[in-house]
Amino acid sequence: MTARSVRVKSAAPCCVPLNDVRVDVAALTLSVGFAALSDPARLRLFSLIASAPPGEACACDLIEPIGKSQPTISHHLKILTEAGLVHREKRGVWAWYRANSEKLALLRSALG
Amino acid sequence: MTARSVRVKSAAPCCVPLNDVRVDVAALTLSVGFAALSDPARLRLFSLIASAPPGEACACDLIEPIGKSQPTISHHLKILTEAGLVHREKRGVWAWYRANSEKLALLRSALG
DNA sequence: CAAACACATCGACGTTTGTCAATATGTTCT
DNA sequence: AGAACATATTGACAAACGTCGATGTGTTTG
Repeated sequence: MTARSVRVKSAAPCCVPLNDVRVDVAALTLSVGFAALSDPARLRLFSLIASAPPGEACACDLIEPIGKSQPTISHHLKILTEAGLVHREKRGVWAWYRANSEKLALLRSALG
Repeated sequence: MTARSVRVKSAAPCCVPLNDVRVDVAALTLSVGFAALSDPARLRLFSLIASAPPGEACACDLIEPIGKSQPTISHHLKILTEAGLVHREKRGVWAWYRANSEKLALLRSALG
């Protein structure tokens, strides 16, 4: 006998079933966002970008503070970008990254 | 020549060096929290626990809505617990889980 | 055009992760 | 004590991940 069946006598479903397809989709979307922040290097990359004085940061300035190889940084920036946490803009030879505050707010609202 | 050296002429370090040990520790701590939420099943587990009517949820009621095996659910609950997102209390045969709002607030504040 | 440069992609690697069946641990009830 | 039960742990395995060296792509400079 489960604890739920102890607390609630009726076994009838209440309102909307929770393991809905939409619930799975929502969970998957959010999980991708959190996964993007689940690596220390990416977290620091995002922090550097979000707190960069002009509101954006050049990829070339993110390699040295993280202390990993250029392909690795590029890989992490791609994950942040595909998760929607960051926006990429190529200007000349340089790639400029800017934090996406809408996505950030979405994740924050999921935490409370 | 990097974009930073274009914008900022001086190469002198400003204030506190960013790749400090403390920064690494902080990033690591936060990343563990986000990693705990980076799996759809764990995200739904946490949602079920946080929104459970009496403020806590029995593990026995979390298996069926997620649709994974009992060892898998137990494994995910352990990860959530070790990340500090959830508190576990064994009462009799049952394990009761409760959301840790302090940890939640900490992660939320890191997002903005 | 050729060299230098910033960045992305590829291929390979060791490590970590999510999952389950089987089993162990500890509790409640008869 | 023994059966039934909820949960945790173990062991195994495939898939995903983080990392780097080598290489490709596109831009600027001489």
